[in-house]
This record gives sequence, C-alpha cells and structure tokens, in this order.
Amino acid sequence: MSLFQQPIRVRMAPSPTGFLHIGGARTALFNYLFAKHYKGTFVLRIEDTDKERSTKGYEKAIIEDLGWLGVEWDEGPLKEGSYGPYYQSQRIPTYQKYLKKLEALSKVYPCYCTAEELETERQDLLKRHKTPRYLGKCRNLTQQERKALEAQGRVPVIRFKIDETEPIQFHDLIRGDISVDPTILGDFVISKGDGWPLYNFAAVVDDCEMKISHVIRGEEHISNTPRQILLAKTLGLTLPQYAHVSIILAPDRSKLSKRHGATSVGEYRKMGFLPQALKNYLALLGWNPGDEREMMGEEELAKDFVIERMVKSPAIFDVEKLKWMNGMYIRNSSVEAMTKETLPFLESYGLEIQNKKMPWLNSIIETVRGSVDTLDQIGPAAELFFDEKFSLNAEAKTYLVQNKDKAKEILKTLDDLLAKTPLLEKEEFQKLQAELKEKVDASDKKILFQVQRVAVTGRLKGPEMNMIMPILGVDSCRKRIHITQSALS
RNA sequence: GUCCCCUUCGUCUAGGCCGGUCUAGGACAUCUCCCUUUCACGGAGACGACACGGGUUCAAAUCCCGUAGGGGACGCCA
Repeated sequence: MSLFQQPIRVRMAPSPTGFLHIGGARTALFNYLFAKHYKGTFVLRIEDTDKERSTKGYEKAIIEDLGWLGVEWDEGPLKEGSYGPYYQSQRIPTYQKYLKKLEALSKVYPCYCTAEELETERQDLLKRHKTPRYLGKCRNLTQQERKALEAQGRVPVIRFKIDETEPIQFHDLIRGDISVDPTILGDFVISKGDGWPLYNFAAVVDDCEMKISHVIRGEEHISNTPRQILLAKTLGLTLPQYAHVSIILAPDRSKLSKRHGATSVGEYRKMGFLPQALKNYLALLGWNPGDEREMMGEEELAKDFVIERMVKSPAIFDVEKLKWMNGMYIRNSSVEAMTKETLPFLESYGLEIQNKKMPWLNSIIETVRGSVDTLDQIGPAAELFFDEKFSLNAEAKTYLVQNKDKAKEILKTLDDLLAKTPLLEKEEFQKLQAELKEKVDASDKKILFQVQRVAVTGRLKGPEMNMIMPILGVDSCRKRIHITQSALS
C-alpha cells in the first residue's frame, strides 16, 4: 500500500492568530494519533506569516493547550529536528529560493492592482453569475508599464500563473477522488507586497521540504489543494497525500463560533474538563474504532486509529456528551489523581485547603465525585465539608421548621450520643445510628436521616450520611448540630 | 452567484465499497422503573433515523440519476 512506502510524517500547522480552537485540537489529535499508530513523526509548524495578526501570546497559548491535551510533537518549537526552522517567519529565504525558481520558469508575475480595483472586478463577476477570480489584468504588462505603475508608488504582489485547462484531480484519503476545473481558480497571489509568502505558497513549500507524507487538515482546505498541487508540480516537488477532515459544527449546524459558547481548548480546561476526556471525545467526533467501544485511552486510540475509519460528514459538537464522558473519567480515575486536578478548582472556589491533609481531601473528592461531570462543580459539592462555609439553606430551614419537635428530639439525642463517641469512623457511625433508632421513635426512617443531614450539612440533598459524618468527625458534627439547634429555638 | 464537499434516531455513530443475515445495532440526551434516608452514581427498559423522487434488481439504507437541504471555498487570512 502506498501509505507505507515512505516514512510517515505528519504535521499540525497552526497560525498564532487566535487560541487553539476545538476543531484545531481535533485535527492536531488526528495527526498525532496517526503518527503514533504508524510510528511516524509528528511535526508542529508555526505559520506566522501574517505579521499583523500573529502574536507570541497566542503562540504560547497554543503550545500550552496542546501540551495540556497531551498532543506532543516530535519536531517543532522547543524540539528541534532536521527539517527546521519550524517557524515560517524564519523560513523566508526558503520561500525566496522557490520564488526565484518560479520566476525563472516565468510562472509568476507582479500585479499592481489595488484592493478597490480587485473588488470591482469581483462584484462584476458575481453580477454575471461567475466565480469571482482574478482575470489576469497585470499578466502581460510590459517592462515600461510596470515601471510607470511603480513610479506611482504602487507596490506589487506576486501572482502565480495558471495555464492549465485540464481538471486537477487528486485522491483524498477520506473523501476519495476530487476533481477541480483549474480555469475557475484565477492567478492567485503567492507573495505579499512586503515579500512574505502567502499561505498556499508557504504551506506547500514547507510540506514538501519537511517531507510531510500525509497532510491531515480541515475540509476548509479542500479548495486550496488544487492550488498547492499546481505549485508543487511546477516546482518539481513531491506531494504529500491529502486527507481532509470534516469540520465541527455548532448545534444549529453553522460554523462553531464564540456565540455558541466556549470554542477554545483553554476554555474547556477552565471549565473543569479533563484532557483525557476531551481527547477521547474529540477522537470520536468523526472517527470510530469500528466496534462499540467509546471510553478509550490514548494508547487504545493510537493503536486503532486508521484513516479508513474516518467519517466524511461534518459533526455537531455536543457538549452534553462531552460532559458525560468527563464525568466518567472523573469517577473512574484514581482518587489521588482527581484530587490533584481538583485542588486549583477548590481554591478558586474559595475553599481553604492550604492546611488540610491530603487523605481528608481525597475522601471528600471520593464522596462527591459521583455527582459532578466537570471539575468546577466539585467546589460547590465539597463546600459542605468546610466548617467555615456551614449554614442552613432556605429549604433546609423550612424542612426543620416543619418537623420542629421531632427535629429537636433527634438532634438532642444525636448530640448526646456523639458526646460519648470518641472516634467517628464508619463502624461507629453505624453503631450510633442503631442507638439513635432505639432512643428516638423512628417509625419514619426518612425523617430520622433527613434531620441529621440538614443539621450537619445545612442542605436537603447530598452524599450518603455514612460518608459525610466520618469525614467531618465528632467535633465538626457537634458544632454544626449546636448551630442548627440554636436556629431552631 | 460559481465551484467543491456532505446527507442513517434530537446529537455522535455502526452498516454502504462486497444489495438479501437490517422488523437498521451502540452511545449521549429525554422518559419510566429498580437500587436508595435525599441528590447523584449504578442497573433494567421505553421513545426515536435510512432527506425526497425516479431508476436498476426477484430483492436497495446499501448501486445509478435527479431534486432538496446543509457546509466549505472564492483575501496582500490561514
């Protein structure tokens, strides 16, 4: 199979003009898994040729988010390899070299058209129901004409000449054969006024120079592919194979954007999603293992990841399913690991954790993690274990008032029993409940427990009491009971 | 507008290349029941789809054509 005739090299080529988008992360992940599956190389290349919009801040954020997701690259920034530099801004001489070659072949020419002129042409074409494209006005300018235009102060861009008339065909690993009529393309700009290359030129040169074997990218690039193929063919470069991944859509079937809520990886991290959950979910958007497995760790994903199983229709990003999966990871990972992940969320929620012991925090996480699906829900759920946050909420108060006499009796008895209980582990808790049941008329088991719950946690709902009370300990329980009692009298 | 791509439950998808085994399977969500001192978790079940129209065939979710709908591209952005 031609897939294996060369070393597998793939790349992720983000431009640092924004944060790492959920779609970009998925594309990166597919490249990463593909490389891992075939024991190939995953290259990270920063496409920072847009000087106006690229920032170091975005670059840093993208690298950070990729790292958080665990999508590690083998070559790229911070990991030099033999095909660097990995910043397009540092590869200008390379593009100039290829531009010279194109000039020697007379395949490029300077274009002096202004933005206004181009827009007029575009509108005119649109009006005539034609595909808007550059018609080649500057194609056959004489030397004198060029000089004259430059004397006016016009700075030219460089356009690539398209002479082909035969359809450009290529085989897409996901979509099959794609054919495009080159006459609708128009001579396109490959180099800006300042001499820097444009995307189509820089990308194809780098893909070829970096010996990329498979370009796995978003479907928005399908229409760029014929241009890149033409460029590569003219330059005598060996093309990679292409695989265009469908894009991720918002629930309303439009392109996922800010107005639909969180779109960047960083935002999901802040909301308390686990990288392994996001990775698992993203991998399943547009790919499946061919059987009914869904919960898949990275090793398992890489082992089974093949392009043949990629889906070509676009997928809608369903945060509900992501949440479910995240909850699964929160519940099924080791308690220690989850506590570690949760600590920052506890802190930012305003819980005092500095002087708390790890085993105590672990037991809290273990008790509350069943009811959450993101890490940032753990703060509100764990709050009841922190004495300084104790208070009766409205429905708790109402409940107590409604059952005032019974509540008083239960609490008095409970407090007395607690006073005689030195330690409060689960065993003692059971014993204590048995004694309580004897001393208080417990025909209504529900009231017995609910009163205790409300008095100790201040809430009507929560984890099981046999988990809560041992974690709190005797002193804390009694303190809370006293507070509740005084609220009742 | 033009070109390219896409179309199975509300959503992610299996099946489609090699037509019958598909009264279309799984998962999320929703609903019901069970577990249970509460809320969750967990367990069991229910609801729910081959976009439409032609054709080929004994037989079509699966092959062919058309229509409709959706998306992408058409930049001195990537």
